[in-house]
Amino acid sequence: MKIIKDKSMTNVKNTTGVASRKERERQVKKKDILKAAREVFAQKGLHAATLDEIAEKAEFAKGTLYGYFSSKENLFISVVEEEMINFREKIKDVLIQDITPDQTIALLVVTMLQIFDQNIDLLRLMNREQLAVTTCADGIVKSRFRRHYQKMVNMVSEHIAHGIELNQFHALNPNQVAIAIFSLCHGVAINSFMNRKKIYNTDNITLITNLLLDGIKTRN
Amino acid sequence: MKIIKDKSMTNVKNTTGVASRKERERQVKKKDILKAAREVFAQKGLHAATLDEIAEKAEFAKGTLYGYFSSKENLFISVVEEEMINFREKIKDVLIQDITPDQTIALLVVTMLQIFDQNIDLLRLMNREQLAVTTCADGIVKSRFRRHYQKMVNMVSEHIAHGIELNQFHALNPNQVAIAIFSLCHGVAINSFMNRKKIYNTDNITLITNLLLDGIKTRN
Amino acid sequence: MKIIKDKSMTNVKNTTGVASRKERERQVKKKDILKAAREVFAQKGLHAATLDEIAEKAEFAKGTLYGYFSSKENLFISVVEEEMINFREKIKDVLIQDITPDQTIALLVVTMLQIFDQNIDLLRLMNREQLAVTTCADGIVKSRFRRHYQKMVNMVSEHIAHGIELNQFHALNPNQVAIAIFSLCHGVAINSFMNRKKIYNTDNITLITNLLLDGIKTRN
Amino acid sequence: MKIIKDKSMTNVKNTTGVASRKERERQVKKKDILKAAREVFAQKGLHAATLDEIAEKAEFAKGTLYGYFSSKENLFISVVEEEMINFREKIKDVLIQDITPDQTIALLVVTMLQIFDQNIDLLRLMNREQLAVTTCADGIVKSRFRRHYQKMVNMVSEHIAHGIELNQFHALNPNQVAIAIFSLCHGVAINSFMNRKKIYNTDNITLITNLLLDGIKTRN
DNA sequence: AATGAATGAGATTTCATTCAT
DNA sequence: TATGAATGAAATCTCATTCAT
Repeated sequence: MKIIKDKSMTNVKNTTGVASRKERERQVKKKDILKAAREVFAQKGLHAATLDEIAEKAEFAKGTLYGYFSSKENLFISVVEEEMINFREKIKDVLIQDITPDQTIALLVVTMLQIFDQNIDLLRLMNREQLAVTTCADGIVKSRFRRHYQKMVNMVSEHIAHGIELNQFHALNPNQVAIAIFSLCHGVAINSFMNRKKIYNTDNITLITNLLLDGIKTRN
Repeated sequence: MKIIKDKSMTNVKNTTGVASRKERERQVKKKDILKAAREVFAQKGLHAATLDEIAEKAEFAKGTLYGYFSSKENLFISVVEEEMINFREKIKDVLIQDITPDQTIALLVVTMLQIFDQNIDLLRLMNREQLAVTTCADGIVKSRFRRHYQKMVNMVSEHIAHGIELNQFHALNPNQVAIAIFSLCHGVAINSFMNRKKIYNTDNITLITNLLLDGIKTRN
Repeated sequence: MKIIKDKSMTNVKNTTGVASRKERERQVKKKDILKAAREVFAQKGLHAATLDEIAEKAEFAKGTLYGYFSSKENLFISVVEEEMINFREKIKDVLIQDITPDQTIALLVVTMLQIFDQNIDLLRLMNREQLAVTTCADGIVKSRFRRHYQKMVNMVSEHIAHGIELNQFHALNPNQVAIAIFSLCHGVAINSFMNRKKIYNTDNITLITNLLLDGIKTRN
Repeated sequence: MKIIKDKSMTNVKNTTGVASRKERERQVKKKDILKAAREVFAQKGLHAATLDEIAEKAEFAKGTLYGYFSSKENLFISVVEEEMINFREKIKDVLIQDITPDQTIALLVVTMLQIFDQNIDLLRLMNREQLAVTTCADGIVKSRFRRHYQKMVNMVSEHIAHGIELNQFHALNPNQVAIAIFSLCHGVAINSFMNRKKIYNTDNITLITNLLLDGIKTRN
């Protein structure tokens, strides 16, 4: 595997500590490529996507991509990892807020639907490639992705546990509950997308929140 | 696209209305190919799977597959459709039983986890290729798959609606609730699979059922 | 690395023990490809040769070559190894004859020049790729080629040693003398080839033989 | 083919006839590039070598090479020609000495083995690319290289002829004898190299010298 | 003069599909 | 019907060369 020197690690920064113009331009171009790649991978999946299409969308020659990413698979991994990190950051922003556990849940649902709404590629990538990554890539990559996912689940899981401690939530397995939250948001989002409806709408939010908090069964 | 004559529709049946030996043999072979294809598609996805591998697994020569399916894509579609029909049949079996609405929900959850446990390929196909089908294939195919899925959701949806009428369920959108049930089972199953744990286990069943019926919030 | 099943190892032979017609045809085609490859590799070398050119010369589609050889490098190795084996066989034929040591030397020289004359590709391959093979290919291949070469040298070396025992040859290092014989024939052949002269001619034979046996220095 | 102006031919020399500092620096850099190129070409051959590797080894950017050589092929030719000229110079130094013909032969052998020992790249280049040059390059280049080689052979050849006149050497074809000397030294050197032994050692020198002068056959 | 990012032609390799047997 | 060799289009990737800075 060819090694792409990460130019930002070398002395391209000038004495003021600010990245040089060249370096900034390089980063912009890298972002452009990642953006194009994300769109194509989201639509076609890892294997059906072609570098031709990505290159055309990024408005670069095919060979140029190899100056930024050492292989198609590497580009793919970069795309997915970037998405996961962004996703996690946004989830984290919710969790650090000082609100009650059930407010947290409600805010989580809102946020996730918002993210999927604004970044439909993420929704599609998560749906299509969740297993692709863990299947095709080498062991190191595999475990890296698992760790990303696990961390995200853990963050939510801790809040659930906290809610249980406060006796505000039932004593369910916190980890499983966290997974349930992700699954619900993801499933509902996919469904809206496939029916060409807006993902981020009051109905979706209300439904998931109510269902999660109170279940479907009435009590007398 | 080459048209494969479906021999069962032509005069291969003898006058007694029973399929001829040849025709029965043909159906057996077709099943074998579909089985091999399902395994490979589930593991590799539509594009990464090769006819070579499928043919080898089916113990036929590659060219032979074309006597049964007009193209790789067609074979893929057949696989997915067969899976969806089987899935729907099993869901239907649950729904025709004469039990209370919340018993129905509980049984649905049990059944889905059981299906995924026994047919891990289905889980993987649904996860990886849900959108692949709707993306790559032509419009007619696309809508056919949507109809399958919609029917399945509708079947469950009706039962939810019935429960609401009986005032046993909250007045949530029945269609959305149905989707939520599928999403929860699917999400939890995927998670167990990725952690190399058994999908069909008491913990999973209890959790999903409790969460669905009662939500996570305690009441005083 | 894809494995090419060697069909001659399977049960394609009929009951009479004779290779089936298909198998024979396959071998003929394989020979055709090897022949085309030899010519192109000899002229261009491993890297400058292209599969396009080889395929065209062999009158097959490019992809077809991969049904016979798993890669360009593998094809190259097959070519070189085949040549080395043929070369060794012919040398062996000389050495098993019951003649005096210096007659053996003379016959060796004649034979080598004849071989190079009839198979100019061999001459060129040995010249260009002697190191290429030992450099680029993996360890196993490397040592296999070394063994071929060493065996050839050893065979001649033994005869030199025998001549020394009989006091017909000076007590020089037999192994080195063998190498000297090869070098002389090869060098002279290369030179004739580059000057567009015939390799196998009386002058070349006489010169090498006389020089080898008697040296260049006169005695009084 | 782009023409690289050879600055030393233009008015960059100052009025004193001494090359300017700039010009001297330029020549130093050119040498550095040639050195790096020689190493890489020797190891990989013309086609497998990359400008990237050469540039890195020379510690210049890839594009900079084009300020000194108009193309990869041109750089290669410069490398080989430089080597041939150096080689010829050293051979010439031997031949101008006032010693007996057989002393000359002995010294030639010593010198050649020494050269190969000190410049393993030359040995490898001669072995791998002897024909490459005459094959790939245009006619003019081809004949230039032939002329180099022929001159070298001729120089030695004349001395052999002189030895024959003096009745110190057998009346063999002097030209062919010269070729034989080169071949023997080259062949033995290659063999030592491939066996990871030192090229310049007493055994090699003694063997070649003895064999060349006296042949392998004993006399009574 | 020096740089190295960008280019795009061209290389190897894969694989769905065809077709003669 | 079954076969699997042959095909060739299309994919990934490399790298000599150019060119704006």
